[in-house]
Amino acid sequence: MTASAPGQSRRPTLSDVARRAGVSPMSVSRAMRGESGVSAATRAKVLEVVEELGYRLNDSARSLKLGRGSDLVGVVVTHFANPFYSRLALGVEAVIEKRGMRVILGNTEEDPERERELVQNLLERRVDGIVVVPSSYDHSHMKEQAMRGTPVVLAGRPPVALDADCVLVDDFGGAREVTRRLLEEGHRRVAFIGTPPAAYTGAERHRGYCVALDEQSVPVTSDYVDRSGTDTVTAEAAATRMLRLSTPPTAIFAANNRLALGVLRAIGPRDHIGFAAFDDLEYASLLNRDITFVSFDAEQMGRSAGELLLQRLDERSAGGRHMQAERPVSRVVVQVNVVSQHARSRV
Amino acid sequence: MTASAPGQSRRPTLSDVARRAGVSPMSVSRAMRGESGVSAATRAKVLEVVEELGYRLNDSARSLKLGRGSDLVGVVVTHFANPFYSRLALGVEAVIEKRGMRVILGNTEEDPERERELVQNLLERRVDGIVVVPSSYDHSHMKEQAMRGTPVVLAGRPPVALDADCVLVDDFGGAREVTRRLLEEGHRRVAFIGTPPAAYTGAERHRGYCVALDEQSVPVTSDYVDRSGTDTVTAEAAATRMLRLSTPPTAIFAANNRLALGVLRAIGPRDHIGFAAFDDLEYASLLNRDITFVSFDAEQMGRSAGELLLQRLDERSAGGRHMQAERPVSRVVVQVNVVSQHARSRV
DNA sequence: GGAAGTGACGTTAGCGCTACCTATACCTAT
DNA sequence: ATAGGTATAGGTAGCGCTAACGTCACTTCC
Repeated sequence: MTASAPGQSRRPTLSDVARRAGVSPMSVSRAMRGESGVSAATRAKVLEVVEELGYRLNDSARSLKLGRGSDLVGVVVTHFANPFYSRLALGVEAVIEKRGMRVILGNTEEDPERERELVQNLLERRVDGIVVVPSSYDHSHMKEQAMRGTPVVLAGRPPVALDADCVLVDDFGGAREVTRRLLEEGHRRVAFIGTPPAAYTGAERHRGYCVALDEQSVPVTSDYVDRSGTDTVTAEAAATRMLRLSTPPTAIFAANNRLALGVLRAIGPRDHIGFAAFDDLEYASLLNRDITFVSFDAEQMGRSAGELLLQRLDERSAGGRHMQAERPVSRVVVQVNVVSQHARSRV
Repeated sequence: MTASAPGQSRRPTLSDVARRAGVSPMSVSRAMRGESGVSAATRAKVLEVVEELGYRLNDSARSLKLGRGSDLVGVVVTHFANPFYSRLALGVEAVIEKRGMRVILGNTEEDPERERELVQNLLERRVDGIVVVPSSYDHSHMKEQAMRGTPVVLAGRPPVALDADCVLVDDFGGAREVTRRLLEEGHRRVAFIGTPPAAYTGAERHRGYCVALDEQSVPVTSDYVDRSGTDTVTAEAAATRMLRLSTPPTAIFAANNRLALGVLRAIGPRDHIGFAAFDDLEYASLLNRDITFVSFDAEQMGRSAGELLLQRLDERSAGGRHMQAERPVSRVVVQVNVVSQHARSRV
């Protein structure tokens, strides 16, 4: 009620607790960590004072002393608002949380320079590992020399000139499969609305589309391919343009969930136009039309990434004991896609 | 090419760099932080060695020495996969990132015990502040005594028996407004599909619904109210049940985006049934029906939360200089809702 | 020519913890 | 009784940094 201004008072240290409890700092340290070598009475007294003072361990001091990492895992994605990336982060969190570790976040907004800074910053913060969705093909800032033993796992895109584990979606296979379905339904003029070739996933999905057409000896027509899409609006515009051609496509494949929304807007009520998408569309069942889509479990990808990271950490800590291959082979986990179809409900 | 096994070698310290560059540790420290008191030649030499050794500052040691926090802000939400929460985190990140701070993440899965542990853990990690979406009404673990001056901002739900800043959505006003719109369209049998009363937002939205009915002297019928909804599936079941009543509702209000999806599935092609929802539905324009919904900017909420946090931190660091009110007033930022309507396109 | 700067460094100390060691007290077993 | 446990405690040192101060060479001005 009187003296102590709560905001001002210095945070109590372990020694403060010790003084107040009338024991040595070591006893407090032991009591707090539940170690043996403290009598029940001392332990109780210590915990009482801890409670009273609102004392909390100083993690910086602890990890400095122990020379360990920070028990943090960095997750660097391109844009967090996209559910794919937030689910990925969730999956990573679910796995590492069991080891008492936490996730620290970074958004690159597709800017390679920001990505480089972020990785650097995370390393300074002594993260134990990093999961990165690379925003470009330049992965040089994640080379062994720069990382100094901090493991990296790439997600969604494979490493370029880099020895790192990664978790991938079968972009090519998924795109090929859904395109093939459209062709099986009898479509011959199938359009592709995708992202710029510079994006790995976009390039792979485009390749899957091309191969599927090729396999059915359907020529790829440039009029039916748009690879400039970045968001819903541009996709809608591109699809609208195609549908106005004198010989419009009879089906459209949208290469991700953002583009899919735009394309569906462009198609509107013309439900005779075939439609397929890469990514899950949870609202598919509300639309009274046939939809084929490739879905994959982003959370599972995150879990795989987290597990690869933990494996590397375990290997490293065991490394002192038994000799191992001097250049560990990088592991690749490929997500299995699920191709689903929602058929129109004939009302 | 030879000796140094990259994974094994101890991380270089500042002293290692100093030794190698033939200067004192202080000069390295100064050079790295761009401080004055180092000649251009020395600085260049130091940076060269830093590059060569792949040296990185040890942040634990630094923040221990400086006695500052960790430059981390904890963001504790109930479920990260929900776009509302990931956007919230994105907003927080956007604001604090400008101060060189990072976001550290936590998921409670609506479990109050996990929330308590998480907050505790974040405090041990010496976060500079925390943004919490509380999962219950018990906020005692965030009291001044426990926080020891670490500011908290609550998001989405107001503090209970707690002096803390918060950012809120106008749950009551938004729900009242959309319900009113349904009534204005002539509906008299308006159903409510919501979450259990224990959830603050659910309770507020229900209250808004009731008040809107009351204002038009429409009685609240228990047959038309379901507050057991937790996800899409239960909402679909509840809505289906209501629509099978001998006197079914003519309109349904779904209290969040998950429930909305379920309700829309239940309604199916019956587009004469009025529909409103709390939360943005990006796919609204694809459905050939009238929809009224309340939307709010989760990212903006996150930014507001981040700003409140930074203000508190600034006040605290300035606190030494000029005297201030001994009990700072807690601030509340209420998001303005936008009520939008999507009208059916008459094809 | 000596007092008083000025810039470039080095030295010291200590942030808050905990691994490792030493020091008591109090038991056994010989 | 004395050596050898076993539990409980305290002492010491040092993790990797950097604020604060000390040192030294080299100006600059009266």
